[in-house]
Amino acid sequence: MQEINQEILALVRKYYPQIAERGLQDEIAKMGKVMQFKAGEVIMDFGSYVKLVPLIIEGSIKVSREDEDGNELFLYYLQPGETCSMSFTCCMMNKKSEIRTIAEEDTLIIGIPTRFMDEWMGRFQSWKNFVMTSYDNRMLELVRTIDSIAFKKMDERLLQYLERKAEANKSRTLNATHQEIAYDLNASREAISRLLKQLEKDGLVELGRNRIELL
Amino acid sequence: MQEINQEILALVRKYYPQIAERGLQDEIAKMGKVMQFKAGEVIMDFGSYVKLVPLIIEGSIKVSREDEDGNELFLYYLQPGETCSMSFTCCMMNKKSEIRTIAEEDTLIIGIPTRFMDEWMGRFQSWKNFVMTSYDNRMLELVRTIDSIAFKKMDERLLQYLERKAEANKSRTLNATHQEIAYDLNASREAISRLLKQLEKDGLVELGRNRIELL
DNA sequence: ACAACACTGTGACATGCATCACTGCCAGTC
DNA sequence: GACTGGCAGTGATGCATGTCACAGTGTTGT
Repeated sequence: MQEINQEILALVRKYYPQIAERGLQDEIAKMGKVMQFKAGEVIMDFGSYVKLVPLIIEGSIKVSREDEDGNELFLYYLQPGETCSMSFTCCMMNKKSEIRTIAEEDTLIIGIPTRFMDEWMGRFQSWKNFVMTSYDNRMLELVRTIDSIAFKKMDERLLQYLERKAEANKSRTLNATHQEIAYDLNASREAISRLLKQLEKDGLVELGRNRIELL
Repeated sequence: MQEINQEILALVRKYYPQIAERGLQDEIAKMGKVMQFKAGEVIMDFGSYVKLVPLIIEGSIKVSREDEDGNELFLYYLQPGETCSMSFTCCMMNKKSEIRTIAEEDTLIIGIPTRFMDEWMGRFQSWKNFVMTSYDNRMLELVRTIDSIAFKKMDERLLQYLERKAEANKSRTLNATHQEIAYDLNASREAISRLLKQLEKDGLVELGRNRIELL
């Protein structure tokens, strides 16, 4: 019988009020593993096998997609209180990951080994709801991502991207190069540079080397 | 106590081998409603409330997205043996639909009233798996849709679209105007016309009025 | 202090697609 | 058989963005 990890128990109670069942909390505290990632660290790469489901505690995680030719596209951020729906069935069906996840900031997660996913779904109502809600939220995010790629022009996409990044980093001063942003939006660096310049002219941002300040 | 509808029972057994639990089949046969839609009929529109989850039996359903300005974008087709993941939580949380579904062909579905969704998840292992698998498949489809919008040019997207449509209609002769295709791909009619012409020159399709033949 | 490098700015040009304007063509209706 | 409306083809033009080339400027390491 495994021990209940008091640290995890406290974290789950604090950050996951939606999974409040006592027995479930205990299970998580027994079986979960606390894991830390430094900002920029690749947590899970495209094509790798997923062995655990992450509950995000602190920090944030950037999720992106890459195609065969190495083109990249930012999808969304995962924040504390959320989990990666992509892992669920990837795990359960032992499939390769379709996405890449990178720690946006220094990030703390609780990793739940795959095998409990399914078991808990049957035993704990709140876990089932949590999983279903996560799926739904991610689907919505994906649809919104589609909206912006399909219907919006680069300037709007850029602004939206900056806002989301600011939210994920809890700071309106962003540290990023134009090239990095260009990769995330699958655009060219020059286009991003020019658009940022325009945003600066319009008084929406302030630019510095490696720094973008949202006003 | 409701009657077991033998017609539904037979349909479920035939088209949904993955939900083979006897008790579940009986439940579906008791609670499900057979519904028919003519090709082109709008099954559920953007913004409407979802009251049941559809199990597709025959035909196929086109799922698309629309933004505030009326721009449209085709997402994917639902085929026999599949269901609409978007409905799940839409139902369960009583949210408005984010998508529009239209019968691509004459289509037969079994509608499951919302309230059973959740109950069956707890009672029937195979229903739970079915729901989870559906979510996962839809997420994958969405990601693939994102891939093609983000990384591909219109000619590739068009070809892919035609192939998918042919599959959904089980026919390599498609009946569609250039304008309709243009709406689905969020492109202009002229662009589609020119690209189709090019595909014809390349010997990939044959064009007629209201007709596209895939070679 | 200097070299080397990473980041940013900018002009010239190419390309894909949208938009506009118009023509021609086919099909059904009177 | 002529009119009408929906569909398809096509040229001209414009705009957003990609691509290439290069210059300028800040940063870092020795």
